[in-house]
Amino acid sequence: MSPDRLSVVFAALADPTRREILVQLSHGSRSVTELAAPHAMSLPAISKHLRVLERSGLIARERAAQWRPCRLQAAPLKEAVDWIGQYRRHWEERLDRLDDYLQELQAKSGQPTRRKSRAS
Amino acid sequence: MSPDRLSVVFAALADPTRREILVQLSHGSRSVTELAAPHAMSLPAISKHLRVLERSGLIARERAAQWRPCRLQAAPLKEAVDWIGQYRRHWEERLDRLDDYLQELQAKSGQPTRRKSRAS
DNA sequence: TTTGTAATTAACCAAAAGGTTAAATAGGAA
DNA sequence: TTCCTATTTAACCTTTTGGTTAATTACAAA
Repeated sequence: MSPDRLSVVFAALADPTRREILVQLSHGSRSVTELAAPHAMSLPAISKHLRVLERSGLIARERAAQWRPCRLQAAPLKEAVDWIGQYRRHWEERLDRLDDYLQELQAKSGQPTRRKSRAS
Repeated sequence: MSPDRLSVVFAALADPTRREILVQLSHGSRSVTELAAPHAMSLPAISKHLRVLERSGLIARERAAQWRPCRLQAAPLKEAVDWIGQYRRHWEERLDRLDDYLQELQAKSGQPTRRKSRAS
């Protein structure tokens, strides 16, 4: 069921090897062999990781002779960061305290815990 | 092989149902049944999603009578956003242009495409 | 043309993910 | 106690993921 772009991007980021590859690419274009070097796994395994990254839009590949250099495409990272951004206020501003207090009140006020409008 | 925290958080975010649940929780604490209501899937399925979210540290659960209200825990989102943040300059500042140009130069200059220091 | 290097594809495998239904557990209410 | 509601656990199934080795393709250079 064609997963949405955001899911594909987060899934691509959910693997340490792939995140490491992105770090490598943040310093410039690299060939597949160069990317594979630091990782303790076979070339085909890296090739699969690159395909995942490519499908997610996080990298692009050119063709130069027998090499297929990869380069970073950061645009999808902005989408990801924007999505997470909706929660910024939840970890900033130290309203965590207040929040906890309100949750506590709701939790003890009988019914499950409903929407704000019913909280009082 | 105990996956790192960041992988676990990104994996938790890589599912639209779970992201939707986080949106629901951003408006306040909710019971499992309340969270399940908008989703076209069984309660056990939602229960599994909640376990994934809990293990990732993105939600916490209390106990109130027979309900297990969930609430958002945004701290791991900050870690995620901080990691992605290293790439901010790659999508901002319109140095994409310059970047592409440099990549092009490297790609055509014979050898694969090595580190910056060898590019000239 | 032959040889060597870069990278992908094919075939396979085990484990994890995401869903189902049916059964079990926990606690409030009658 | 008995019954009802909330939620989880168990057992199962299918698809996806992440890895392997062996074979294949693509190209440059000798």
